[in-house]
Amino acid sequence: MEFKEAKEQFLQTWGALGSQWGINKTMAQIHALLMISPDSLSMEEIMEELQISRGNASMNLRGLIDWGIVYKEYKPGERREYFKADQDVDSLARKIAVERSKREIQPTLRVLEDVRNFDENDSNEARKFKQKTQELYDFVSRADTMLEKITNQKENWVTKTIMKLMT
Amino acid sequence: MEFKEAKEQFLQTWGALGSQWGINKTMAQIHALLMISPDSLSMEEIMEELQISRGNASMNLRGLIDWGIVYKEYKPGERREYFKADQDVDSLARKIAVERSKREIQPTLRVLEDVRNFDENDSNEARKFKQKTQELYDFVSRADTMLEKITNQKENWVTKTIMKLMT
DNA sequence: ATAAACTTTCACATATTACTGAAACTTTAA
DNA sequence: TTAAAGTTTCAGTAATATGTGAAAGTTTAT
Repeated sequence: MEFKEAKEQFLQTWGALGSQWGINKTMAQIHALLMISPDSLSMEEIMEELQISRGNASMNLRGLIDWGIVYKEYKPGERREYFKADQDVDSLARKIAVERSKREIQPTLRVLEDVRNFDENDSNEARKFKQKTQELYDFVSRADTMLEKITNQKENWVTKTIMKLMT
Repeated sequence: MEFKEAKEQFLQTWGALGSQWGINKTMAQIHALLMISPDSLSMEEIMEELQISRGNASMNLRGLIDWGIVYKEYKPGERREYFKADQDVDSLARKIAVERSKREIQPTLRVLEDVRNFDENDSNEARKFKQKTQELYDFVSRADTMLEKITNQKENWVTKTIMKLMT
């Protein structure tokens, strides 16, 4: 396999993976591209490499910056902005975990809490509903706590956690 | 809030959550519906409750059965098939984790492995690429191992894992 | 073997989501 | 303060993913 081809496949695969996880394809691809680039890239270069429009590049770069996993970089003497991905895979994963908790787990917990306070109604159906939503609430909050514990380890969190689990 | 309304909101939220995690909305909703139903439901009942077509119901039920989180149930004297969700939240989460590893993590690892064997080419770019894909490979396989360790605990895995992490 | 009762499939329709490109906006240097 | 260089926004379009419904397929009881 040629280098160019390998790179192409990597970008493709990473994009597809993103889709499966609710991250849009282009955003995942831009991130992948920045991750494997030795130097930071300008928006022009990103557009060129991935064959995407300015608007698309701009939106998705902003998204990545919001996630805290891509930074702007200003080169001295240059007006243009350059973009650079967080280089540390552990820190990347940690940031994603924290953000997803904030954006998805917390709101879900809020709904689960809400939904249990319906006007009492002693049907079988209502009782089962109350029970299951309670169980889900408990599970999700325990999972969230676990994620927090894992990610609070400053670095190499996956490895460290495996170590702890080895006991 | 009325019970009916609470139920409605729960089904909606669970569906939306599914989308964010790459599970289609209807599939997530059917699962949610079955989870909170005291009795197993026929396809007719599911169609009625969620206002979906026969084809859609059939496809998504099959999907859920493939994931191993919904079962068919045959009632004596009845020809119709009934569907029932796995009632244990821990086991549900465990099955999902195992399936996602099989369906997504393993294939990703294979690609990452492949992609590193490009014809040698000693550019800066190629070296960086090799390094990053290696790092990703290591990370993903460590994460997968962790998931495996967590899920191999037969039950209450989230709680047990938190306990271990408490040290 | 047949037909009633039910389930699955699949070509087409719909809905959702992502992308484009041009106009509007912002920043910087002179 | 202007204009060059760049970035963002957004209405319209394209691509993708989901859903429909009728026809084909299955199963079961007789």
